[in-house]
Amino acid sequence: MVQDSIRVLQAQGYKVTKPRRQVLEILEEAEESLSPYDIQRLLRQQGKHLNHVTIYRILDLFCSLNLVHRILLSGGFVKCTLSNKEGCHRFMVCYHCGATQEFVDQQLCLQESKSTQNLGFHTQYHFSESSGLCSACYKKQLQKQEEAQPQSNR
Amino acid sequence: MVQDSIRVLQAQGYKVTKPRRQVLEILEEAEESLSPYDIQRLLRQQGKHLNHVTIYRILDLFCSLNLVHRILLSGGFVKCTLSNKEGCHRFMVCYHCGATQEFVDQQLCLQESKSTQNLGFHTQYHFSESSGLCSACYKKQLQKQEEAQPQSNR
DNA sequence: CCGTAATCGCAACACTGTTGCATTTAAGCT
DNA sequence: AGCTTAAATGCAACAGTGTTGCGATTACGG
Repeated sequence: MVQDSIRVLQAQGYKVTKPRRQVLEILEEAEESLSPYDIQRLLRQQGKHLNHVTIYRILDLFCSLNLVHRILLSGGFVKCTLSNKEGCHRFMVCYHCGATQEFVDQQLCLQESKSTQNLGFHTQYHFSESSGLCSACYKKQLQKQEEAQPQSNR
Repeated sequence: MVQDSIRVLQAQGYKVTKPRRQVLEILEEAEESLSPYDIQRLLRQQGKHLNHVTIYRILDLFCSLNLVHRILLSGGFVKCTLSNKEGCHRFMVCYHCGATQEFVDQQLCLQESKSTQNLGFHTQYHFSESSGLCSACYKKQLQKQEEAQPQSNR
């Protein structure tokens, strides 16, 4: 919820401004990650104009507060959906529709830390993203394949 | 070895050109990931001039052949050190000196696939980078801390 | 050594991200 | 509600990153 993020801003002594609300709302609605310029475009379509510098600065702030994460595979940003759950926040990204889903897995974190430790590394943070098909796009693809080769026996 | 990469190029029907050799050599020597412009700068210091477009195209080709990987945390490129080992190639990146180390961990891959599958996702590949301190930088940091508070009892 | 397809260089451009400074605004205080 | 002011935004200008088209060059097989 946007409201939760606003409370975090207030609690940390940051002002709740119109641009910040607008960016939060846009990210809240989005299914896929959005670049700063995507956000600007979407807002413009609603008649709201923000300077791209402002959007960059807002995203920097939100990331530093963990209200938003950057997806490395796409370079875009998504609203965090897990509040402050333990462990690093991981992402699945559908390479067909772009949809993202966030999750944590403490087991994975532990195992990952162990792996890197064995190699003499003192890990601070894991970045983990999986690229694949979301269930919806997977089904669509199966259907298309069947249509392409009906009753095929190969 | 550069020679191995050259054999891959030949085997796939790509020409072995001077620019391609030069980029391979630069990446072979580097400890950290290099951006296309880093590569251009380093080559220029050796009196070798490559157009940045050429470097981009060479890196694209090398990535498609898995001779080189892109590090998303830094946006730079590194030469693959594992040839064609099974499983996704993971990276540790030292946030102090920038050194990278590549590794694979089939256990991790399996567990990761299971995790995402449970969430309805059909994963194609994992992308995984860990940020932390390499053993050398970790030791350096410990020393610094001791110098800063000698015989401290806190 | 020659012919040619692959590769490279160049120019121009599009996108992404940053800095400094003047202007505006949120929010606390009467 | 109006006043104050530190925080935030807008603007302009710029730096870095990545792409496209096309003519010139080059690796490599014959």
